[in-house]
Amino acid sequence: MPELPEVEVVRRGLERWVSGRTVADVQVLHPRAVRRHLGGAEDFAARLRGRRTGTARRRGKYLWLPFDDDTAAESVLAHLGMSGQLLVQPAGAPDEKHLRIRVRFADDAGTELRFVDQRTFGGLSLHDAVPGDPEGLPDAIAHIARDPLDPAFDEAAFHTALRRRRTTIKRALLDQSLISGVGNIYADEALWRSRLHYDRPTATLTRPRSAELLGHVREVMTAALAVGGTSFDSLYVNVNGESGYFERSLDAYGRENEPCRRCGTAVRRRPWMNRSSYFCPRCQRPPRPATATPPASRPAVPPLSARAAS
DNA sequence: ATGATAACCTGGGGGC
DNA sequence: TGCCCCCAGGTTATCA
Repeated sequence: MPELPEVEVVRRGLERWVSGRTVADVQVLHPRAVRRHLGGAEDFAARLRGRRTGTARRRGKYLWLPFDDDTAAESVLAHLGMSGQLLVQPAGAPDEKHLRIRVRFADDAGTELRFVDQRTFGGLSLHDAVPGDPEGLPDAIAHIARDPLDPAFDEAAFHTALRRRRTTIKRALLDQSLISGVGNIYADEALWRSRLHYDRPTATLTRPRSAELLGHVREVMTAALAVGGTSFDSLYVNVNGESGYFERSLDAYGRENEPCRRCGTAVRRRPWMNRSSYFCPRCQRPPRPATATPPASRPAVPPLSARAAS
């Protein structure tokens, strides 16, 4: 659920409240929260103590906090998973039920950084930077593609890669090695805006069509970011524990049986890859079902049985 | 190699 | 009241 806009909201909070502070102490309260740190919890805590943080960065749904000392080329990598929160809390505030990691600082600001995560899909870890990378990109996420709000996002390469894939459009949007930062919510929203069905084969997209889709991905993420992201409940909050307001602006996601804001047709929910896809059956027509018959001998009009299947 | 799927995890909510 | 099952879903390991 935390997708690019929500993670960017958190990054800005870290930049304001955490960057430039020196770590005094780290408590790992749940080992799973540092499972991506190969050295283990003790090593994670020991290597953070005494370090001063630099500017928080983000790629897609990943955040990292470099250290501003020169032993740099190392940073704390964070992923929120489905329910992770990074909170800046008064040091005396009661522990959250799902508090996993606490970071205390060596200053008198009175606040500490907390990683809270109910479902424990998220976590923190320490990684070296990709050698020579100007932003200090952690090597653990070198396979993550640039996100659509990154000025260096290569639009031409995206179109080429999309056309080369032998898959369907929503799968491709969720593939973080192709384009990062898009999750189930913004994928459905961008597809609705583009009038594209989630099962449309990527190979059938013309370049103008995929350019339009990319434009809608950017638009919906920018709009969400402007109002602090999407929150359905208290699980998704900024570093001060506040929720965003984009939920009320969603056009497709979570709107099963509600009227499409374009044509009034009831929005449908379909099971899809162990989750759900929301779409308007009128605006987003399903692709023609695949046929085993070679194109040359396929009848001009598909049999009724094939069309009824959709 | 590529693409598709299961597993990881917890709590809220609905049905009975 | 309580029990069971389903649902939310990003990422990775594993399978075909």
